[in-house]
Amino acid sequence: MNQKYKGRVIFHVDMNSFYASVEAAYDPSLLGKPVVIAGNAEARRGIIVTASYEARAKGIKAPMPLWEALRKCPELIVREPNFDRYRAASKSMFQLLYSITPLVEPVSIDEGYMDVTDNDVNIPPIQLAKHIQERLKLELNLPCSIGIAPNKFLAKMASDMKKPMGITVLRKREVKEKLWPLPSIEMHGVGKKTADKLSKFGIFTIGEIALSDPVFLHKRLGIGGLRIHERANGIDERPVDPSAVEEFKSIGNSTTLSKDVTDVAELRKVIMNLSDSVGRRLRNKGYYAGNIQLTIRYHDFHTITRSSKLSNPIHSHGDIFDAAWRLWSKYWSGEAVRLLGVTAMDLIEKGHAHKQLDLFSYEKDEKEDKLNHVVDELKNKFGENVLLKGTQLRKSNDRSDQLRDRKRRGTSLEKDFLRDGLFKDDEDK
DNA sequence: TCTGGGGTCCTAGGACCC
DNA sequence: TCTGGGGTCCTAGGACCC
Repeated sequence: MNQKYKGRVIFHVDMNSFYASVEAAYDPSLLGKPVVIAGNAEARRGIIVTASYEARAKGIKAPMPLWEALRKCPELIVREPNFDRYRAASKSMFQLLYSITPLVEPVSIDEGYMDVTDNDVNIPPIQLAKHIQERLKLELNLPCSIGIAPNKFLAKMASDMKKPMGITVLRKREVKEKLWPLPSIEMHGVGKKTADKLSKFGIFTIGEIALSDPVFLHKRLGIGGLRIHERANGIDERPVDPSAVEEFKSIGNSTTLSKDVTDVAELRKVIMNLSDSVGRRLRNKGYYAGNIQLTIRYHDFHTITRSSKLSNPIHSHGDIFDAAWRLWSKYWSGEAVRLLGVTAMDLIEKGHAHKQLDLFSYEKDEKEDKLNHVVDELKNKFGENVLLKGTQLRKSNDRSDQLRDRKRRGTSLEKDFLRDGLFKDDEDK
């Protein structure tokens, strides 16, 4: 039979409790124990980011608050997230997938799609999936589940059906039997809000979505209503797009403060730090921002976002801070703040942006570029969170944590240069 | 004694223009 | 003298995902 009549063969590779598994790969003593990865542990404001299967057995799952998890399981092992480690593991994992086919689309740090319709290896899909799963386990010590289906949506749903270390085939003709009985909230793309709305319409299962009138769903849920109707019927034409991973639409950083804060000087420093790190990430990726957004979450969790278009694209920490600070000065209500965020939007690639800069900005930019370059090198070398005098995020009240951080980052002449050099301009303003 | 941090996509209203 | 209709841009918020 001709290949094209057989349709596509799509894999969804989903790493099992990825962060916890990476930690266990580094520290085998964690294997078989209830482990969670949770941030902001010392302030008790953390949530569970990832729970090992042993922890899940005790009723612990993301995104449960840490205190609640500890109440359920006092012997729980809590680890702070180590993102550099997870990024490295993720890179190895995707390299392994790329060795099978270039048609890999990473979706997040721990999952991706593969189009293996025309794989060179020329072995049956289930054998190929087993091969990938075994190699990930043997070479990287990381468990995964793989879904095999004729499109991305079904592959995604399939990988969820058997965890950990599952391989599940979901054929189109099996949709009715395997997918339709599931509650609508189980469907990728349907969250709590939509599930609640659907239940008010008398729709409770994926099958009932599939059999609903698409015009009705469109009217009530917008374009998303049409989409879930198609998907529930097993239809999804989206290609596996390997280039999607490189295109950023926004780059932002935010931080929840260890306590609610009203002190403007302190909040200003936080905004400065966020601007600094957003700027550095922007420059590392070769982008300029045409729009800066400030996020303020107040003590009562009420959250506002304020943004403004810029006349010239920017990427220096100083310009980003200026834009964010203008928004802050204009819109802060005066209430205690829980979280602050700075996001660069309307991203423009480097070569493109310069055409849009006028001469003055261009010269100013070149000067800042030189300093920024030095700073970037140092930060790349010493890590994202190099301490800047008086500007570090107060994420930790624990003295031993601070000492440990200092030890890890090292004290150095370079750092002194950083302190003196980086924020000189800002202090003048 | 609550709710992280990184994103994407969609919608809706107002301004503005023709 | 009482009010069209369409299109685009900008902004804010919300839903969802991992």
